[in-house]
Order: sequence, then structure tokens, then C-alpha cells
Amino acid sequence: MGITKTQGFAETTNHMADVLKVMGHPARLSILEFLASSPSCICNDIVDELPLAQPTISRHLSELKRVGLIKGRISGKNICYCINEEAIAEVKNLLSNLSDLLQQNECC
Amino acid sequence: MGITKTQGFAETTNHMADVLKVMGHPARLSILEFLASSPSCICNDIVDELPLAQPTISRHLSELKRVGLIKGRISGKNICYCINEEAIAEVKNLLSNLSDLLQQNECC
DNA sequence: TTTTCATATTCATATATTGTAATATTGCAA
DNA sequence: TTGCAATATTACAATATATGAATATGAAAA
Repeated sequence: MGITKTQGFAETTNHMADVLKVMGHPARLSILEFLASSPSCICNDIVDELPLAQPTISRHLSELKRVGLIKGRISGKNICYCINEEAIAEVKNLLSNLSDLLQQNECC
Repeated sequence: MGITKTQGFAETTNHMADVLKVMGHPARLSILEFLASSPSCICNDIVDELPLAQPTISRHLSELKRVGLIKGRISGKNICYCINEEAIAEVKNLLSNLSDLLQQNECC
């Protein structure tokens, strides 16, 4: 029904799924890549970089912020968005755990 | 408009976003965790494990398979689903790249 | 062959997501 | 204050997704 069941899953699982889902969009992943690689973190530069309208990018930014993947800092007239390294580390850990479990696992 | 723009983004970005999005669902993430940690990989065991109806899980499995996160192998009457380590590694690499870029980056 | 078990597919429906135009807000500069 | 630049919010249409009942398929067992 378009509604995602979260009941019956571990709290952590629901949270990580939320983060991964937010990462799982071309525009949002591009924003993360841009922020990671560019010396700029100004919102407006992102708007210039991506093939999307400003309100759309603003929405994506607020989603990224909601799940903690980025942090916004007001810098005069602009807003400087930065990646939250801890959030990235969290996702990395999830992946590492999966890998480790796989190694220990007999099956397949 | 409910339709995700993929034009104007790198091919790789679109692909990785697709994979991340599929991982970004509680049921699908749980399935991956189950497959990674359990000595069983039988579809039916997943149905028993998760609080979702069998058709729903079947759909999720096919999504996971579509993006290459799992592989299915027929084993008599059952189907044995296994995690595709390469796909996991791909996501790990993406995260590592982000981290590395962040380290080299002056901004923020 | 008939039954049974495991899995996939179809279908209907409810809800979520996406994109943008229009508009609002906010801070700075003149 | 007025005007402008940067960003956020609202409103809406279009599309995508999630769920489960009903049903189909397919393979082994009886």
C-alpha cells in the first residue's frame, strides 16, 4: 500500500534503511559526492551543478539533513552544507558487518 | 512528478543510487542481514522470520536480485538466496571513496 | 496422477516520492 | 527603507512503491 512496515524490525535496521534510502537517489548521491569532493559547500553551487530546479535541491538537502548525512551552517547570506562523517561511518560499519558475517557464514 | 530524474547524472551514480535505494528498506535490509548471518538461505525461512506476507517478501527478493545484491539458486523444491559479495563490495567502495575524498577536502 | 509444499505473479488499493511553479522568508547592501 | 540574492516552503500533478488476497506455477512426494 505504499506504506512501509517498520513494526517488527530492529530499531537500528529501520534507521539504517532510512539513511540508505535517502542516499539512494541520484540527486542526493550526487550532492554527497559534490560535497565530498568540492572545496565549496555552498547551497547555490549545488544548484548550479545539478540538473534540477532550486526548490527540488532544497528538498533533497533537507532530506539529507533529516537523516543526519549532512549538516548546514549559515555563512552570511549563504548556507554551507557539509557531510557528517559520523553518518558516513555508520553506513560503512553496516557494510563491514555484513561482510564480516558473510565471511563467518557457512552457507553459500 | 514521482519520476526520478536520472538524466544529467553519471551512469555510476544512477546505478549506485539504485542499489542503495533497494537496500534502503527495512524488510530488504533485514533480508540481507538474515542471509549474511544465518546458515540458511531458504526463501521460506525468510518468510518465517519477517513480519510480512509471502508475496511481499517475494517481491522484495526480486528487487534485491534485480540490482544484483543477491543471487538465487534452485535447490530441489526450495530456492536458496545468497548475498552477492561483489555487490556489497561495490557499495563499500562507494562509501570508502566518499570518506577518502572528505579527508583530502579542505572544506568544512 | 493427485496432493502438497515452496515460490512467483496478478491485482487492487493506499500511500509515498518526485519535480516544479509560485511564493515566502531571510539577510545583506545601498 | 527598498531592493536584491539565497534559500525554504507550499501546493499540486504525475508517478512509483508497498502490502496482501487471490491465484498461478512448478517440483517433489505419496
